[in-house]
Amino acid sequence: MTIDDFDINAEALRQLPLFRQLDAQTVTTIADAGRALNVARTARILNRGDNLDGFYVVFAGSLKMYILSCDGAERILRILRTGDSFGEAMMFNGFDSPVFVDALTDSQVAYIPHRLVADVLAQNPVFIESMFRGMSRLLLDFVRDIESCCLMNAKQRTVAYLLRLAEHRGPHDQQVTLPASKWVVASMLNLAPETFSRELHRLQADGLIEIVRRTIHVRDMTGLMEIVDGAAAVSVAT
Amino acid sequence: MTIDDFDINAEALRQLPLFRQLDAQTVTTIADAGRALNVARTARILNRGDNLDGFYVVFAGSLKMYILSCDGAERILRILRTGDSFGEAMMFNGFDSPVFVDALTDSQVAYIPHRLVADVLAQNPVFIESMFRGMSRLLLDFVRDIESCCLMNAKQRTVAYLLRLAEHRGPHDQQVTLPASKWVVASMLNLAPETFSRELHRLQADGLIEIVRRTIHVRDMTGLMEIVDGAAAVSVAT
DNA sequence: GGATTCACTTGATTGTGGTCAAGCGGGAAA
DNA sequence: TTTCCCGCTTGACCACAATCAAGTGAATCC
Repeated sequence: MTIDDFDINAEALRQLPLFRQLDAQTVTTIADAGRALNVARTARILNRGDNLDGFYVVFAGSLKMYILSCDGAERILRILRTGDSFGEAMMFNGFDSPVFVDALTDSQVAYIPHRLVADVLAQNPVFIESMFRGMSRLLLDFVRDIESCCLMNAKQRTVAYLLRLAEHRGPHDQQVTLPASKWVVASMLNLAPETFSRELHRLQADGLIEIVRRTIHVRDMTGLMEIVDGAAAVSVAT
Repeated sequence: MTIDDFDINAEALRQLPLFRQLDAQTVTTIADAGRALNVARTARILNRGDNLDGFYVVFAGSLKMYILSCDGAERILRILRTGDSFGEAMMFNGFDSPVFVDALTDSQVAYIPHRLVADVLAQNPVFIESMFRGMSRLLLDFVRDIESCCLMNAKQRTVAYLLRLAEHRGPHDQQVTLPASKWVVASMLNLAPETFSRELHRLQADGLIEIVRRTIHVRDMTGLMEIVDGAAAVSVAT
């Protein structure tokens, strides 16, 4: 659980989507002013209630962003991977973090202070747009999350999740792999692990999928789509 | 349900928080390029699936932002009032709207196109920060929303909502007024109207509150706080 | 190779909150 | 005043998913 910090590698930083459009000079300035951190598996990077005056970018590894109930129940909001960032909202608005962030695997993150961001923003319209796009994406994900946990039942949430994983792959790639343990995935779907397991096996019994450890083979794509089809209305007569 | 559109009043625009820091010249430019709309009660302003190339600002009235399940169940995400804006995320990221927006009362909104925003952003760092603050706030609200509907039960959600209303008022103002019908509030809390009614009356039976139509008199503030206290953990030992 | 552990599965039971249905009461209009 | 209507309340019942608990199976470690 030791955490050591060191200089940011400007070249590595420039590989990340958020910084790709910036010129080398600007990226070097950022790299010099920020700090990179090695975080060990299970270490906490951000606490609920923390106040950030900057934001984090993930260089390597995977992290979980989550909230906790008083009795320790954990609800994972998102899994963060290389190139993802977090903390922008708190940085811009000054409020305390509503979420926790822990490392799921040994990871590397960079911390970039607010003043630096403000300077770069003022001079790089393209960076402004990148930043807005990132936050917009997050907003969309949260709305979908609310949609899924308020409007769908356990079966629909499970299927919707499988389809979302599948859409990142080609339309004919008939297998998807869960990005984390079933326990973690269940938490993202706001399901008890037992319920998630049950739903998957029910889908298997119906011949829609085949489960091989963390890999799910899709046997009947249209069958799956019918289950979530129209779970959220696109438009209605008024 | 007639919708007519007319020029934006630059002075009125400048009264809104988002535009307050801009110089008169810039605001006039925006007002000239954008369009204002009168929308009648129950009229829809934004459909799920719509693609926006700009965003809306509310001048007057109140609107509901919501999602719908296939069987018509409605989940209200937020109530929008004068000064609030919506559609920024879709504008920046280009994706289709995940939400509906309808007028709850006769209202006026202004539509401001993307290209204009991009120009103003590039030249006004202070506007960038305003815009980021607005989206950050929205993000925080959605996280709280997820927290409330995933980590809290019906009673806790009800109490948390009452306390949130109460915190806008002075600490000794012992009464709050629901901002909309109980049906609408229940939808925001992700509760069936019947459940919301039951929870309120249970709190009244316990002597914590007193219900007079849409006004709730708080009789035991600390009692209420105990109910939600620690519903979401702030920090835990690792 | 056997023990241990962890991730997952499966079964039985329960409880919260949703649904259906009927009743109530205040405000508005005739 | 009487009537209607709408927003809300209250009751009875039910279903979905959580919980508790036991069991399985595959990796890992000695």
